[in-house]
Amino acid sequence: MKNLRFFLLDLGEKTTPHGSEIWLWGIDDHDRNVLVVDRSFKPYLYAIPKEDSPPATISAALRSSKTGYADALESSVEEKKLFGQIVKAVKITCTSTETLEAAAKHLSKRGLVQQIIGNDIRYSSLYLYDRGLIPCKWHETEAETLGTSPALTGNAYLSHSSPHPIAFKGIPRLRILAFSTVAFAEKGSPHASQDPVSVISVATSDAKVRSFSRSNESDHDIITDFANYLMEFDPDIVAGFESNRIGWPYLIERAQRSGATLGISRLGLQPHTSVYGHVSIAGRASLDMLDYANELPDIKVKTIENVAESLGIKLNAILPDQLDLAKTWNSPQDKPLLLRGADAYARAILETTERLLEFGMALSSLTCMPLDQVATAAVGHRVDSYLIKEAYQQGHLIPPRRDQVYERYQGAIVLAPHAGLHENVVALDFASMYPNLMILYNLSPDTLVSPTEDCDDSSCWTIEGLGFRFRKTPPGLYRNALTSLIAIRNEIKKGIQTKSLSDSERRVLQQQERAVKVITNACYGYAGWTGARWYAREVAESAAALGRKSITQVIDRCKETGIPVIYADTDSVFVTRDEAKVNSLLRWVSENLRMEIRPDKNYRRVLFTEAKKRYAGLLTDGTLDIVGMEVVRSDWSEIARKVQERVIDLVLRDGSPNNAKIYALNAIDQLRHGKTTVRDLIIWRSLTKPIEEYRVNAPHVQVAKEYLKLGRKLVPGDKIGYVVTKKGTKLYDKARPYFEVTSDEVDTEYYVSGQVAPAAARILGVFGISQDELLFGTQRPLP
DNA sequence: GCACTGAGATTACCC
DNA sequence: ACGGGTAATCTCAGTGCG
Repeated sequence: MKNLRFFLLDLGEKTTPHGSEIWLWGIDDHDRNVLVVDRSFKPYLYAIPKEDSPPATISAALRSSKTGYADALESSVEEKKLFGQIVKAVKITCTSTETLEAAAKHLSKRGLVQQIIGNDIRYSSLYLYDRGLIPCKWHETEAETLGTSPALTGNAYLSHSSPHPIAFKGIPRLRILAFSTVAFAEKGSPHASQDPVSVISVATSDAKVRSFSRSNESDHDIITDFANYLMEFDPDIVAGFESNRIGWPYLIERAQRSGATLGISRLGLQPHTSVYGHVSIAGRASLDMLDYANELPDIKVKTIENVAESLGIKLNAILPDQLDLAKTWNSPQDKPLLLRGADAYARAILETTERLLEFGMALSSLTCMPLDQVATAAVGHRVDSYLIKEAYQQGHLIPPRRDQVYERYQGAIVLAPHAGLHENVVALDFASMYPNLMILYNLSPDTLVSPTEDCDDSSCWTIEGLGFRFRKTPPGLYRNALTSLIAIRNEIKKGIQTKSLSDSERRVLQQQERAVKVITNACYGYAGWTGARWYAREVAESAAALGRKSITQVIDRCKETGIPVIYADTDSVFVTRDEAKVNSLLRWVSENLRMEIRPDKNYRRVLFTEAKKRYAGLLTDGTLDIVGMEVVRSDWSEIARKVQERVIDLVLRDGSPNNAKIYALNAIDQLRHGKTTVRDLIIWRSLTKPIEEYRVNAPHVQVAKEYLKLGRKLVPGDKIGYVVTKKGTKLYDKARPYFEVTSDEVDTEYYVSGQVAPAAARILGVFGISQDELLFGTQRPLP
């Protein structure tokens, strides 16, 4: 018997002769990996009896039944909250998930229950919520050594009661393994059914890089070597790029076809696809860095090269294009490039993992989702999990997901901007507008008063214009959840202020703050999402209506006090900077709106066109702030974006368009003379659905069909890169895959009149300089 | 047959 | 597979003209 401390990394469930039990994987305080088995927690669900059947009949029905669930351990009646109602629920606990499932079926079939609650939550998740364990945090428990079995790596313990979290900070030393694979076909994309894996490169946190390269037609040996190498290194974290969708499924199928074994989990099992489409490896956290890249919206085309570049990670080699891999492999001279490329990718994935892990762990702890799941899970599911955890603590039942009817509702206000160049402007922002409104008006599905119910103004908020009413007390689920999120964030902020922090401690806190912010800001959208367990359109609609009212009041107050309003969107107002007037406005807001509005960005100059949601400013710190313009849009060519950025820069710094116009004319001239690389002309667009579902023949769709003809695999979400050539009339005829276009085929005139000129004219138009003037202008560029 | 027009499709952005 | 609001481009069918 010993007191065991461990950092919770992964967990699973297993049915053994002891019934269902929880397996916790972690790192102890001596950096050893441990398995802690908890047999003290059994799966359960709640049955809500029909009004005419007393709870006792449910217990009786279970006891009298002959099959399967005779082992129902207990059933007890509890009072629980469900959408603001108090319901009597029968808690049914079984020794195993299988018998619980059978018991649920039995009850449904007998027609004794109104609703069964909790059978759409996995046993292992239920365990975390119920017992209060926190992934990626330290725990403590009394445990005894469990006999090691050959299938287990590491030290196994049996805990005598459920472990509990302790206030022990820090992240243990984790063993990380990153891998990158190369597979190719003679033509097009490789298919696991026929094309072997040729290279597997592995980079580990002990700074070693190792590659395995196929020496014959079979990949049996390299998969085996990879698996052995992995088992020997025994990583806590295994990272890849696109590994959920491609890397692992491919390796798994290849292993199966070549007869190799890929039993790389800490139970000696193969990786498998699990919830949210993530690939799980028992006992290890399997992470896909593509999921993390999706948290970085500035990266438009999600490749490992781009992710590495944006994080400042140097790649000392890159792999050839997919379609050129076979050629490279078959050339003795070029073949080493594949190894070097794969090595470089594995290294980059390792470094990416090291950089982004803290955020993942922060998100994991906050939402109570295991590290490997949280990265892959969509925002809605993360909020879902966070709310489940909160709801548990407040005695709510967890409503099952249901099919909800989608109803559109009115959202935020966006003002038409005053077009032109403005000096000394400050953007004022409401601090967490929607979360605060949800807290202030107690907006929640469980506080929503039904239309038939009586409720006077002293006990209810009535939302102007909508008529929805919300009880002022008790606090609803959203108010509690958001209040606690805001409290956590303030606590973290305080921590960050601490002078004595080390860099790494500060970084951890910053990532925690980021995680809290993500979840806080997602709650409003979650409330209006039909997939949410706590979906309530009335809640989201009310928050939006209150938001409109708040921003309108600020705008009106500005007008009354003589502050020019240049633009406003949702929760921000752009006004001319007048220290005294603005300060008095801020005071007025905090005194009258029960909310805070804060100066956010300060502009020396800011330019608005007629369009909403698009502007460009020069901040007082000298940097450019470009919003919504072509510069920040991935579906415009690099050349158009570069020229527009320079035009913006010149206009804002000069305060006049003269130099910018000369520059633009010059840039167009250069382009017309072919002084541009094809690289700068690629236009990237996403495929959002399968090709055959497109109803109009857009350029990127046509090009995608060419990709397919070349044998490339495409799935929704893939980015199609194309360049417009001279051949053809319609744009979709002229567009060709970017990798097949040579510079002499480029339709330069399209890029002039369809890309660069419009992008430049968008800015210069504010000063009366038209696109035609740029296209046919008589003014010659400077010598 | 051709230029023009407006509706619809499509995507990526803002907050 | 978190919400609504928005700009912009291109296709495509319909229309008027000659």
